[in-house]
Amino acid sequence: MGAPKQKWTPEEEAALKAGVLKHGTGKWRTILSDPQFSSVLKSRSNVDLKDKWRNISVTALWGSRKKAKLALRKTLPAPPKQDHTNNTTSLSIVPLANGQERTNPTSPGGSGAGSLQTHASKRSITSLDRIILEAITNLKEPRGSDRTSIFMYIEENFKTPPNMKRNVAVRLKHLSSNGPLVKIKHKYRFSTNFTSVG
Amino acid sequence: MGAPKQKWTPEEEAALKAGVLKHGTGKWRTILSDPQFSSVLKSRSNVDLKDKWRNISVTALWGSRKKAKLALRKTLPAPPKQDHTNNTTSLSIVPLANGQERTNPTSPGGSGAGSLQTHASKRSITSLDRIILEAITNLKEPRGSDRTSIFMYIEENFKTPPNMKRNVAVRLKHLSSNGPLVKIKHKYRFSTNFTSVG
DNA sequence: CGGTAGGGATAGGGTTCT
DNA sequence: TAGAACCCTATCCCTACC
Repeated sequence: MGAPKQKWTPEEEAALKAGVLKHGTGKWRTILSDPQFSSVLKSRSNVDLKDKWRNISVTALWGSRKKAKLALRKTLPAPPKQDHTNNTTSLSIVPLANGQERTNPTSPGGSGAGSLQTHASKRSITSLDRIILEAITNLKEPRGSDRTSIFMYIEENFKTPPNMKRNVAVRLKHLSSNGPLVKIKHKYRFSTNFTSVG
Repeated sequence: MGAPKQKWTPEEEAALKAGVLKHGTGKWRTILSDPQFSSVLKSRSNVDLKDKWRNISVTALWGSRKKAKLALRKTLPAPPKQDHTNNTTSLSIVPLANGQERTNPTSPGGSGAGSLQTHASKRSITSLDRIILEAITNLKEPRGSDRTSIFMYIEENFKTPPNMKRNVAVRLKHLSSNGPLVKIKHKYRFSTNFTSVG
């Protein structure tokens, strides 16, 4: 039993990401020796960096899937008024019907690529905003989520038009200046993150 | 669709306790592989062992500190926020190195895993020390544990001789003056607590 | 030996069932 | 509501291979 468990702080994680950007993956000892990161990561070993990077990669790839589970679970809690603490904006929302996002093979009627009626073309702006908020909520990143994560979440969970990223970027700007989102800038972060406020 | 909840039998629980005595906590796979216990625990996974041990410990903790905990919660409605960075207790250290803590393989002949023949009369001092450290570790009390909690933990988890308390008290004194334990005096506490240090 | 990649085990937080 | 059993996965450990 070494240390009970040393959770990675957002600072450390940011430093690791920045380190990988600078030196590349697999250069754990190099990152650790870089004075730019050594102070933040002083309590980590090269192996720790490797493990953490693996974990980050895995969760990034996976991205959504857990959303499906969350959605399923949200449908059960009956007590409607349950609004504990400061759940900022929309409490969980189910974007796609549970069953539907499954590959939904055997789509009767055959090919019709159009069978996926969930085209964003049908969504209004406010709907996009809602999706953004949902993404941030479900991504559950303690420090908020950056654009890329938000994009990926939406891509994985919705049928998106080619200009989705641009639209999302626009809405993010709007939501963080007039709306319920907040930008988070961090010393070692290369990108701005967004989180929701109450 | 999960398993129909397999309740732990007294035999399994006894085997688990004996396994922890022999190999220490956190050695779940080792315990499971030990032919002395594997037959009894063959339907359990290492994770099951870990979970069961946790339940046992929690029960012991509640048995000993229930009132204090409740009192604390009433007084401090706000739960402690995350305290990463320098977790005081987290750096807890391996009191006895994994490798050497291995008790002498001369496990008392009792073959049946179900028998807890672990009467302290046969235990060496170091073994008692290990149990004390284990108690403190598993009690997980953020400010260390006092004598009474330690006594109760041991009583609930091990077969003990009548003079256990005295022996434990003696060992606590020793461990905190020459060993890996530290006494903690708290402003509003009546008794001295003990915790382990690196 | 020092370092990295992978596989596997453990620790803790959550969830489900009773 | 609580307790026991079980699940999820971040973190940590071990080993093979340079």
